[in-house]
Amino acid sequence: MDSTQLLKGVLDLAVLAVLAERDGYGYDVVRRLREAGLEDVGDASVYGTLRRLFRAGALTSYVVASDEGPHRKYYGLNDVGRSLLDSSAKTWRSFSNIMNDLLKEVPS
Amino acid sequence: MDSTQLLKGVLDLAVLAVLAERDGYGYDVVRRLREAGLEDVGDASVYGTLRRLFRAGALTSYVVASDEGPHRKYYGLNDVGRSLLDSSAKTWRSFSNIMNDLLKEVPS
DNA sequence: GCCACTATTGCGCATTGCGCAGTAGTGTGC
DNA sequence: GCACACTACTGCGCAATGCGCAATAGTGGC
Repeated sequence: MDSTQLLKGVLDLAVLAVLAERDGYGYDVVRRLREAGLEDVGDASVYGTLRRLFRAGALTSYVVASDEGPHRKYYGLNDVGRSLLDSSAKTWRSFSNIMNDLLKEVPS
Repeated sequence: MDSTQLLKGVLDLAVLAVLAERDGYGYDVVRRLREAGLEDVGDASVYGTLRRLFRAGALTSYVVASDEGPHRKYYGLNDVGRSLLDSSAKTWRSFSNIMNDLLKEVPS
């Protein structure tokens, strides 16, 4: 199974969860997701997700100059984003319970 | 969040898990998945998945006449399918752990 | 000056689930 | 006998989304 396909529909949730902890810019979010265990996320996917969530009105955005490179475009959750995170987390949990139940006969 | 997108990449696993329990034909697999909680799976998705898995060599297939309607094309796991199920289940479990960990700060 | 690292954007592709239409067999009610 | 519902499968085209790759650009070390 390709973990790429597993990410579909979950990357939004993962990005929201990371941003809930603390605001972040694209490059940083990629790093934090990889540290969390999603080692194979492509940077383009994350940037795309951030732009999509922003366009959907779930994120705030502000640019900050950096001492160690180009400017950084920070993103943070607003109310829409927080409630999206909550409802998506619910959907995920229920979905993952269904799957784990389906797999209960499959040995680890 | 759309549960449709969550299914991406997981439907294969769900179908394999259902078939591991017992052989089944398309219509039947749809029913069993819906009973398991995946209420929104489209029938076309399941038929497509079965064909894809069969083409990939993970399933056996045999046609059985039926008393209550058209013939039924049964599918069952072969060795390839079983090992695909095992490895996919592993991937899923590790992935779902990562997500649950990311979401540990998000209240239920 | 060249290279590595940081940081973002845009383009086109591949995968895959879905809606919908079509085909077809069986049994029920009128 | 005919419309209808349920069973059962196939094919077509669409939409969403993650990815690879190239391009652009700033900073600092050698």
